[in-house]
Amino acid sequence: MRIYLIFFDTAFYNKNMSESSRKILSDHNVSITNPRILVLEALMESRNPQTIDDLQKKLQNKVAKSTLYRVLGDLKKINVLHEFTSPDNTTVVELLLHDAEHHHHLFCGDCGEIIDVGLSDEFEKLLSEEIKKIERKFNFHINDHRVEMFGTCTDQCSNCK
Amino acid sequence: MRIYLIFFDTAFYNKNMSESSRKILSDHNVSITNPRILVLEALMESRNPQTIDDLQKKLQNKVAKSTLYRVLGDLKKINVLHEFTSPDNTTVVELLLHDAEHHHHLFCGDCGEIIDVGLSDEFEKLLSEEIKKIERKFNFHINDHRVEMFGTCTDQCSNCK
DNA sequence: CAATAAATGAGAATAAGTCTCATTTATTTT
DNA sequence: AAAATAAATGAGACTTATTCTCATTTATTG
Repeated sequence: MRIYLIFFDTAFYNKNMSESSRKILSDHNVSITNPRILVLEALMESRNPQTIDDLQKKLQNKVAKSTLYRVLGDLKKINVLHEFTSPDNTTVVELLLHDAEHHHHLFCGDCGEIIDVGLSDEFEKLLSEEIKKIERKFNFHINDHRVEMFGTCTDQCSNCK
Repeated sequence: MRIYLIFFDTAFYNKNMSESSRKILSDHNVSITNPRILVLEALMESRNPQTIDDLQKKLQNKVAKSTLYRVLGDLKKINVLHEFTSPDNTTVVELLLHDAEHHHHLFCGDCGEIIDVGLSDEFEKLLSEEIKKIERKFNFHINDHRVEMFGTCTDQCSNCK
């Protein structure tokens, strides 16, 4: 029998997240403040979309409610945050980092989990063409689109407890 | 010069709408009440999605606010109403009648208009296949999907004033 | 048509999100 | 580096959409 000791250096990770948070802010000419760093860190903690409530729990009164909403507004303004509404009408938020690929969402009606989903390039290309048709037909300028999928995860789904 | 007299028989249309409202309710074993008929009629008045506010204006205090919400809930329960949220976070509602085809939505960021959009059968077929892949990959059972398109209508758009 | 069950109206209660303003923190200037 | 200026924050009041409560009215059933 072998015993492994694994050193999980939280400080290192925290420092990393703090660093990238600062970078995001300075890259967008937004002043670097503690609440903004804390909110960004909380957002980085999970890579799938989170509810405001999730964030508040993670922040544990370290950031006032009004500040949380203000900071989320700031992040939306500099286009690093995407806000949308889940089918049960909850506001949900996710970080859009430079390397974040275009993606869509899969909603579980049972556990409420929201999962980021990429569709094939081939399909996205077809969708773009379809959208061009719609632009012509309705005399619209379309700058964004979203495919939402609704269902239930099976027992095996890693997202359900 | 010719003068045409067009008789627009509102009563006829109203009766028709009232009739179909009653039919919707009886078809779903839901008791036929005045508020329910009035709400269904208001919903039928426009074929694009409407906000709760739109409905309240049309109903002009003929239905109490609490009743309006309750009736909308009832209609959702029997699957004749679809509720969703527009990008500016307003709840929007639309009737799904037997003959309503599967469709998607186009949102104008300028005037707030929401337009029903059908995509080609060919495209929908491809989307279904793409969704099957996602089901396998994430071990999900997907029962619905939605494509949302965001943009702005140009000056010529009939939906902008 | 009476009895029973269900739906409604009015307004109180809740909850998400916004606003205000005195205080704190960041940035700029010297 | 300290002072001056500008911006951000916290606490809680406020707003608004939605839900809830309960006494009254309306539908449905026998």
